[in-house]
Amino acid sequence: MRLAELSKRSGVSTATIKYYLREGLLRPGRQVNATTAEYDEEHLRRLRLVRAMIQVGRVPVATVREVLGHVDDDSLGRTVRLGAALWALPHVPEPDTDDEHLQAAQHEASELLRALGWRNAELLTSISPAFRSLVVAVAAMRRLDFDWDAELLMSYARLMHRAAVLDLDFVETRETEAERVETAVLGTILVEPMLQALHRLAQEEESARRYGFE
Amino acid sequence: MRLAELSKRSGVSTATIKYYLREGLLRPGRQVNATTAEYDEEHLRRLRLVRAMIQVGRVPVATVREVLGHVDDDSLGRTVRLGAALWALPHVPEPDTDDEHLQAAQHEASELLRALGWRNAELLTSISPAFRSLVVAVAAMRRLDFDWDAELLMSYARLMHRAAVLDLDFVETRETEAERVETAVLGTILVEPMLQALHRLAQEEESARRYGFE
DNA sequence: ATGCTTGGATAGTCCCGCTGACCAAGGAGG
DNA sequence: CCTCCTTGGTCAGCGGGACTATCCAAGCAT
Repeated sequence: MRLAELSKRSGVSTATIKYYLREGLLRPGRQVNATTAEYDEEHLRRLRLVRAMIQVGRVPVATVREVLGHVDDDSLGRTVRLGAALWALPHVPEPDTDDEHLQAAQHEASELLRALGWRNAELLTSISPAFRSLVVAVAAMRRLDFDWDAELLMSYARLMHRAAVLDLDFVETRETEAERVETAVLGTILVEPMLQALHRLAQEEESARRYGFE
Repeated sequence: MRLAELSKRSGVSTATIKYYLREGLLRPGRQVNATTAEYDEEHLRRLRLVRAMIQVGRVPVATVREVLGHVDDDSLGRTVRLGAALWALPHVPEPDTDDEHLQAAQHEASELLRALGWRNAELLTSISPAFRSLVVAVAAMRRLDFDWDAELLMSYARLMHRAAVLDLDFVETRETEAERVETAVLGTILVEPMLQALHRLAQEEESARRYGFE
């Protein structure tokens, strides 16, 4: 199929597809002659994937390139590939102030992982972007006098762990290794907005249950 | 306290505070004379709240103004105020194509809510932004051949419902009505990044448990 | 009186995700 | 063969968002 058809079938304008090609998010098509290139189903799928990451997952274009680079790099082992891809995802900006709230949150988060018995507690603590995001979020809450106890935080963590188990169970249903890596990354990127939407719907529901529409 | 001190104690530059004042995210200080304005602890708290929404919650400035407007509007009842604030939060962009995947996802999401016995199933279905976000996410996954069954989606939904119960339980520990509304909104905005961070950490953990660092 | 600080206004900067205008190289119809 | 339309590629520009640097006049401190 040619560019125009790729555009039609994906719902993405040709100008935007050209932009993605330029940015390296899409591999160039098979060059038939100087003015014609041929694209296949694989290109279409990749394009849909890119769109989903950008529009649903709100991942910046540069990050999509990076993540896909890791996913495609079959010189690496599975865990490393997956880890590299996930670590490239956007996270909260580096905190500009290193105040006592931040340090307390750091301590609190480490304690949490330890109490949960998560193995990465020691390994990844200060390097994982996800850990840093957690610390920043907890610090922000503490600054605003959200004085919940450690037990509440742990309950949230256990819920998300169960979600992660569901994620990985689904990944294992995939046939090939390449599919599994792709599913794992996509799973993270697309499951998160889905969980967020479900969370808000659940809040609406639970709020209506408790208080009606008073 | 004057602007310079507000800046120092919050870690936000005076230029940025002036910008927030201009944008109506912060109420002007008490004007002492033509060149001096006085700010209090309430301003500081509000500023921290704004920062948390923008930096941790990634909420656009215009949306922060809107959300805070609803939170402050005590002419409304609690549920309405909260609902209005939550509905103002950013969500996925309106889908440009109305293809069969989208319609199937819409049907699937409605079925899910019905099966869960959530009351808002009929009421809010086609209007709630959260519902639309869910539909868009599910449609994107279907387009990419994520062929999971309805049971998996329901499991995720049940997990998020339990998270929502925790949220609202915490909100009820607050003393005043104003605090409760604020906590509910802030809870949604700050809990979500926290859940996301926990989700990724849990994935790292579970992945390491299953596959080590092969 | 002098010089420094303060709050307020204005215009400019940087990044990001496109998008429109243009261009040379085909291929199709006469 | 010539003309004309389409195709893929290049490049500059746009519009939105979040600041930020500069300027200014009014005060206060010495």
